[in-house]
Amino acid sequence: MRLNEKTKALMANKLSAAGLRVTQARLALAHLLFGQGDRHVTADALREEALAAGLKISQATVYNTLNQFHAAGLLRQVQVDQARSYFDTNIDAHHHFYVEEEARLIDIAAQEVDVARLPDSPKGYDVDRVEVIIRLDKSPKA
Amino acid sequence: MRLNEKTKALMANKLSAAGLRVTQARLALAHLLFGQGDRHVTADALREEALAAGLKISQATVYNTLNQFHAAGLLRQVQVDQARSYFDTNIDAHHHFYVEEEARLIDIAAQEVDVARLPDSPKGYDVDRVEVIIRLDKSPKA
DNA sequence: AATTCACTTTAGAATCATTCTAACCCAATT
DNA sequence: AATTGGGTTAGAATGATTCTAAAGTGAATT
Repeated sequence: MRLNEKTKALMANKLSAAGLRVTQARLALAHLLFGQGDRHVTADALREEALAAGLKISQATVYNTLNQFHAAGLLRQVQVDQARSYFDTNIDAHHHFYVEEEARLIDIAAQEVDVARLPDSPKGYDVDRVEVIIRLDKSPKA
Repeated sequence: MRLNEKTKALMANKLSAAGLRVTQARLALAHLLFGQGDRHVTADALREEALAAGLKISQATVYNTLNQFHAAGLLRQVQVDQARSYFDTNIDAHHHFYVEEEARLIDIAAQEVDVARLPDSPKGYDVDRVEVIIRLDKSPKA
């Protein structure tokens, strides 16, 4: 994969802004993650994609990088399945459909859901984030 | 641990009603799970508790039993942490606070949350369940 | 351009929750 | 009390993720 210069500069910017050193691996993964629209990836899927694109990158680096991007606020981690973690390139407040049968996440824009009333948090705790997950099943064939 | 006869009969009933054969292991775990109020347990925590109560029960059986109870609709599985699954003895519609720092789940009664508007499901899919998870942080010390 | 130093990347081992296997056990039925 | 089919078990296997410690690389400095 050849990163075009414009995208590369954008990604380098993004990394620096997040306080991460600009390295080959991070640039390449950032390109895969952020070069297209919003995405939901698992570590393994990203690894496959990187290899398919001709990158030489280890599994450990994929994990490290995803964790660093997450810690830096560039990614959000979504926990809907006991088996694996998803990383979401959309870090704005929003929600998800999840189709378990297909291990597939679908974004729901924040304004599509109206959570009108929330309980008070227990004393001594503050709300970090409100997540709405709508679990879907395939409709039975008519 | 000695199960009193009344509780034992209740649990045996519950198991039969769910279509599960009444066995020693299931009775004992059902007693731990359902003999007190609503609970959130991990497989490992339940194992510890069983051993502490003097039960001789294998890890495999704890996992099998939790999965069977879940499949039978006696338990709900809650996925909020990448590391482990929680099983919730409260199977009515309700929501959760989650304190990641303490790996602790707290129930929120369904009527405490008002989800006023939901998006349409994608074509071909039906809503199975709507989960609201409120992630909490400890308040900073004043 | 070479040096340095701290941060990165890596292969492979280690960890940890969970599931599987195949043998043994027990609850229900005859 | 024998049969049978599920239940339970120890231990191995699996699979995602993390760790280790060694080798590489980016940024700053000479």
